[in-house]
Amino acid sequence: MLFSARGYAAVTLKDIAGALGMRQASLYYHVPGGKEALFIEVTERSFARHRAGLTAALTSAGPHPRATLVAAARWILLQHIPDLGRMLNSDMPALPEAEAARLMRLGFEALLVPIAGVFASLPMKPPPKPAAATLYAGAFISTITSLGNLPEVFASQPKAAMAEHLVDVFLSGIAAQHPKRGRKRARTA
Amino acid sequence: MLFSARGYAAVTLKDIAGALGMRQASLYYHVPGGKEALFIEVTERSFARHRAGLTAALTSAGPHPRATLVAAARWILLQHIPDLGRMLNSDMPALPEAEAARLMRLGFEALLVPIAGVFASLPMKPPPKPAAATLYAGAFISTITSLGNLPEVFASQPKAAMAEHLVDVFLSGIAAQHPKRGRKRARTA
DNA sequence: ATTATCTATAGATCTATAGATAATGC
DNA sequence: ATTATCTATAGATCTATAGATAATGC
Repeated sequence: MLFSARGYAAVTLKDIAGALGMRQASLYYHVPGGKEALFIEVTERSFARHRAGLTAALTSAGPHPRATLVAAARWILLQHIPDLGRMLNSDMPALPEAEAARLMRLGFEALLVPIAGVFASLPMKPPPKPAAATLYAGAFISTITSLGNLPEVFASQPKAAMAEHLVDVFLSGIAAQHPKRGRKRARTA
Repeated sequence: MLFSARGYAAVTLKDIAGALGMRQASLYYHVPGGKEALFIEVTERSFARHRAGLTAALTSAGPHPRATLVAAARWILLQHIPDLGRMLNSDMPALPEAEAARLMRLGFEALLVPIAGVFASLPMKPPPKPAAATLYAGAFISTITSLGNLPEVFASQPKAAMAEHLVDVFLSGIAAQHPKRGRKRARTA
């Protein structure tokens, strides 16, 4: 969507109406609440779609963590995932505080929670704690999302291959941090 | 800066003037070119500062890759690093194409190139190729930057500790992908 | 009669320009 | 005389409202 790609302030109602093949004023028939209500409505729906799509991608990938994360990465590359940090700093200040908090929570639950679940159930003893799993999920999402933003020009390989490589880096890196399963910590200093 | 935090369109000249303690029109004395010239000027300078600051942080950390990356991560957490992907999609379309390309190249050279250099000279045989090193650098920067955007509320530990943990994940994960040095690839599927 | 659009426009806000004002440096 | 601000305002753009118009469904 235009909002998630360029941000709340940078998109005008005329842009949106143009993309839908109508005039700016006609939007008010569908969303009487105006730009703010439109943004909230559209963001809510897109998070709901993202939550459904992501969990579907995760479960359809089978039980192996690597396959699950590769599926998640592929799915992220195909979507226009909003950058939650960007939204928080750049879009949310324009909204009433309660709405902003609600939207950010929806985004958190749609994207971070499902992927944190994957990391939290990695087959290692002990499995990563919730805080660590959330950290990994945030790192994973921001990494793959930024890979998706990369113009194709810079990509030396297909993005899907790069994403897969990064999944391997994450998985073996995480395994190495969890003593029971990793061989040795990569302490160089 | 306001621009890098909220984006070109979301910041008005009144905002900027207010932050500087002057009136909107007074900005035109310092930057006759107006908002666009101001954005370009400010972005150039901030990239130049970032390049200097980042390379200083990298070299002052000593020769060990881990210490170097930890220093880079600490430095990133203290700065307001602009998200290059966001800038590309959200701010650049408002600028003349040539200026946009030039600015993005400056950003690339200020942030990605120095960190890619660190990854490219990791002590493994063969060392990561330039394409892989750039991929790692992008992943590293976006990860640490998004950690910096995280509100303190969500942080279960100090961000510097989380960043350090992520550095270890990256380093051991990358080592594991390079056969001569890593023990075994984490192929699960 | 309802639905989905349109044109026209008011009011707010934003960028940019013109010209006035006050302080400093010769 | 130059420097750095200010007030005032023109012109452009954006959001939102009012009322007209055309198509469809009873």
